[in-house]
Amino acid sequence: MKESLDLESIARKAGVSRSTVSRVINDSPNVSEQTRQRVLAIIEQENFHPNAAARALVKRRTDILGVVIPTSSNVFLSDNNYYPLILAGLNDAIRQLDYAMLMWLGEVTQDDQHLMRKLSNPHLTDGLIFVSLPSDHPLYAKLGRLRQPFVMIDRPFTDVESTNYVSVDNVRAAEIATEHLIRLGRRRIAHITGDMTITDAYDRLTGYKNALRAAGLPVDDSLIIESTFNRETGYYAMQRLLPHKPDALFAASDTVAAGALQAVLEAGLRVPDDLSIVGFDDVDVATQVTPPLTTVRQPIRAKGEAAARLLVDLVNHRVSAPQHVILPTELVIRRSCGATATTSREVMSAQ
Amino acid sequence: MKESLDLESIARKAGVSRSTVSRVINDSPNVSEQTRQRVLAIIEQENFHPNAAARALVKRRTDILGVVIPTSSNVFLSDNNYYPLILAGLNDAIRQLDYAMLMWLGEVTQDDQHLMRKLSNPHLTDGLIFVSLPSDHPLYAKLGRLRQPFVMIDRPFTDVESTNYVSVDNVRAAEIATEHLIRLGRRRIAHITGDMTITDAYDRLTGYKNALRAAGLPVDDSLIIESTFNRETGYYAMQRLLPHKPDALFAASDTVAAGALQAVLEAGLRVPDDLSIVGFDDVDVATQVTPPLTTVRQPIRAKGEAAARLLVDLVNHRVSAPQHVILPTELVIRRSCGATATTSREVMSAQ
DNA sequence: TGTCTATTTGAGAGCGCTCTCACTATACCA
DNA sequence: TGGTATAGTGAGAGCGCTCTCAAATAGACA
Repeated sequence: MKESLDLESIARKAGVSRSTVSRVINDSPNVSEQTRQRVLAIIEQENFHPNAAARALVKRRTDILGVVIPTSSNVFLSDNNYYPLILAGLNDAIRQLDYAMLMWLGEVTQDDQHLMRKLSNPHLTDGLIFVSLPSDHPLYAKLGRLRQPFVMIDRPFTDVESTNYVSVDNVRAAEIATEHLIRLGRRRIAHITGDMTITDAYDRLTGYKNALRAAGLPVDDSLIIESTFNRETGYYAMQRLLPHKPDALFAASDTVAAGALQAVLEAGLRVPDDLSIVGFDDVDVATQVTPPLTTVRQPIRAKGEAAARLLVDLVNHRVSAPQHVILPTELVIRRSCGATATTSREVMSAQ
Repeated sequence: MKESLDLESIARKAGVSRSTVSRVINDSPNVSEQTRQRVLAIIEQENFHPNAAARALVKRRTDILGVVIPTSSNVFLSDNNYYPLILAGLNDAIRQLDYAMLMWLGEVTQDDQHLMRKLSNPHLTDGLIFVSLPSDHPLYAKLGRLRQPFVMIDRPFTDVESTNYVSVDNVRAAEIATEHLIRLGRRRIAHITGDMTITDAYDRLTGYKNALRAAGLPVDDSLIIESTFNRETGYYAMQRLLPHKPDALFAASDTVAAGALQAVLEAGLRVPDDLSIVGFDDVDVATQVTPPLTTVRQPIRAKGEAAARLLVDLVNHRVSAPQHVILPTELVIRRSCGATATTSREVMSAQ
């Protein structure tokens, strides 16, 4: 099936040397147009493809970028299309930059020796992108020994300054979302967090607290419930929150907000009349629920693209580490918060 | 960053030959326990990783499988989590079999030379998996020249017999869904198709028509509308269908059904009283809408797993092509069809 | 103690490419 | 006409591994 066909055989057929064929393949300018055409014709005719391994061996680069999404496949699948959007962004940029994308999904356990080896093998990929690497992840410990450049999507927990990452200003965005609720007259604002091993969730909680304090409102622990980024936990979290009579909710993601909304509605309360809701992300579900969610829009796809671009720059030494890319967010007003949408949007640019 | 560290240097430090280090790395039994331990210690100490390219060059395999999802990223993202589920299945099996997954997402145009080259390069991946390759896709023409084994998820349009694929019996499943509606007394059953360049959509339409004919009902073209696998097109398709007074709908996917449901509700009709709905897939959205959807459940994740396993078997010559894997489906009765759920489930095994 | 077998080790070729260096052919100028 | 610059080409080494084959060593037995 994979019959042997190498530069040498193409060279023979074209009546040139291996070197010349190599030049043609690599678009070297030092080949006469005539020779180039002849060689190209033979290559096409023979359906020849240069051996990627041989090339990688001498060039010391594979033109492959590794993408690691260590999130449990449960979350990967359930948080609406947050991860698929990240993936689409990564994919688009990686393809455009003419790299290939090697992907690992799901949990990596300490004892997953094979995978760990592959991941840390500096000869398989030219660089790595980690999406939402949780603080308690075994890979965290290995990061230091990594022999290749890497970029994280979301702020890392440790070594923040020295690590390359792409994120949004979650703290400020959460402050703005919460301030919005406060401005609407809400005083008992609850918060359902995301997975607290992910900085996004951590920072949004911080922003929420900041805003309450700044407004002179108490931070009431009974109004804060930890969950993970999915609809179901959002639903149950809200059920537990309801007895404490919140008049608003800032949810760590739209999926969580959607689950919470359902719980509120089932309890016979009206949204936004009895309770305002603000989500985060602005993914599909935000507009598919009734009432549609006021939410903090973040450029999810662009996060993927930016991370891929940054990594390629790093691989090619076009920038020097560490780099921190902070993308802007925007508060999108819809019906779930109860704001009179005279100005339908409140724009915020973080950084 | 990638300092040169090869077998030779490890060998020197351990006082053995390159061959012996190679044996240790490849778990060859012909190494004394003592030597193995010594070499392993040095490898760990030096943080050594064998060069994948060099290994691939001589072994003529990369242990990488390519996954191609040529669907526009629009559909990839919008059809609920169908594609992410396929991806999760592929990922799990590929990881378990100790391969790595190279992924290409999104449309591939004819002139995307770079990508076409990479895809057909038999030295980069050991095999390829195509997910829902549309009939009009430029890759279709290249399939014959491919120098590596490949598996398709979903029945191919052409060369069905000679192609390796994993699918469900969409025709039979659609027949059962439609028969169910007929049995409930529905007579004007509409159908909203999926993307007709994908066999799934094509076969479901066939099954729908088969069932009508078998029951002696007319196949009314005004009750059939073509759409793509997403919520929005489902919504608009249903709006166009409504004037023709259907009393039931069989939708090509749950996402489509969800969009259609919204249109029905907005038109002031009741589901299932005025109109029964049956979807396909049984993804999250099926239970998130009100009323929850009666639908044909297909083992999406298992399709990915089966495809990966089959490909690995093919790569290792453990089975001979062509192989056709048909997975079972199941009609799941929920509230959208109006069936009295005495038996809450009607089980069907295709093949 | 020597012979035979089994186990463990090493030497060396070669996988298919790139890249440097040297060489040839052509063009240009004085 | 000779000298020099330049475009185009080829030879050959070497990237880091695996794998075959032969050699060395150890173990078993008479």
